[in-house]
Amino acid sequence: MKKKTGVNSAGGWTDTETSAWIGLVRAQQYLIGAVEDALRVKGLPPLPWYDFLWELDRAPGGNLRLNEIGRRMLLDKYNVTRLSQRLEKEGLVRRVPCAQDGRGIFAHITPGGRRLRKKMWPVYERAVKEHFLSKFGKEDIARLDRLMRRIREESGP
Amino acid sequence: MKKKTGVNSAGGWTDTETSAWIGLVRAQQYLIGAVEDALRVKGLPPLPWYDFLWELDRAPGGNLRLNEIGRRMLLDKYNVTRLSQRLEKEGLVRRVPCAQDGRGIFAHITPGGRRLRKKMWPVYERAVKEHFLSKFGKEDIARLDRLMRRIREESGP
DNA sequence: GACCAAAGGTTGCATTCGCAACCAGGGTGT
DNA sequence: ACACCCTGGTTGCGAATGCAACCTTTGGTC
Repeated sequence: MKKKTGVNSAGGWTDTETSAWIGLVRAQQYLIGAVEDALRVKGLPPLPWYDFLWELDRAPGGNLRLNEIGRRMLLDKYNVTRLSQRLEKEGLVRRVPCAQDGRGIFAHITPGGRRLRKKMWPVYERAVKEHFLSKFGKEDIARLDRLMRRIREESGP
Repeated sequence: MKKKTGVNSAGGWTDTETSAWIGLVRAQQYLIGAVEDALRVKGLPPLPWYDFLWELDRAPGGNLRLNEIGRRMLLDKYNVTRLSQRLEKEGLVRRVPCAQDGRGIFAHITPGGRRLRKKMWPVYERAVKEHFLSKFGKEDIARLDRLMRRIREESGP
């Protein structure tokens, strides 16, 4: 008897579609959790701090507009405001008004900010290697990269 | 000149590895955001509510132990406690102590809970179809499913 | 140059989350 | 029976998040 991929109890989707969707969501949830755990165990700040500092650290001049950071990190603007305020309070970042655009604010990474990022990196790297990269070969990583890329592409004409 | 995949500024990873990792994280962030937006626009409860109800709705008897739900949804136990309490307050779920194990609590879906899940489903489905499934063919979905599956497999010996 | 819509940021308030401490029930060994 | 540790679940409190309302600046448009 031929095994047929049926419509499952979720309604309207094939088993594989459901499984892929759930799998994607859970996988990422699991991975983020693993990384956050690793950071917390080492007494380091949470992931968004790292992300924020990383964007600045690699940006030319070590600074970016808040809205640009929000765009890259997929954060709402109020979240960017507050995250940047927290980081500033810790001396990892300076917030300076933008001369060209009276509305804009630049976030500027400080030496301390760069130091912290460097300190967090090995922990972050180790966690991602262990839970993610180590499970795949070069081929798979490339394939996965292509697949993920497609998700955020425009769909319409 | 041969194009070589170099080590990027993040240190120690190839560009593809970095890109795949970031891509995975952002993709899922984007997708969850899209689904939550769709639900909110329709005035429906957030995603975890759906997830919780879905697990119960498809479980035989419409009930599960709290710890089992936590295992499936990848939630910490205090989160399960509170989510179940919120749902109970809305009459979507009943929490009943377990007779066999004096520590255990069952979450029992109510008719209202089943109704709400059914009402949320089309919105949820539409969002996932539009932002995720529609970007891929059968082949890709199957591939993605296999890849995601591997992430949560045991790594050690 | 006056009006208006949109963009960039901020903030108050309510909800949710994260952590650690806690309590009660079960299982095991003596 | 007792001591012990583990599991399942709850809770207080501080931190982060989501939402909506708000302010200022900018960039048209007439």
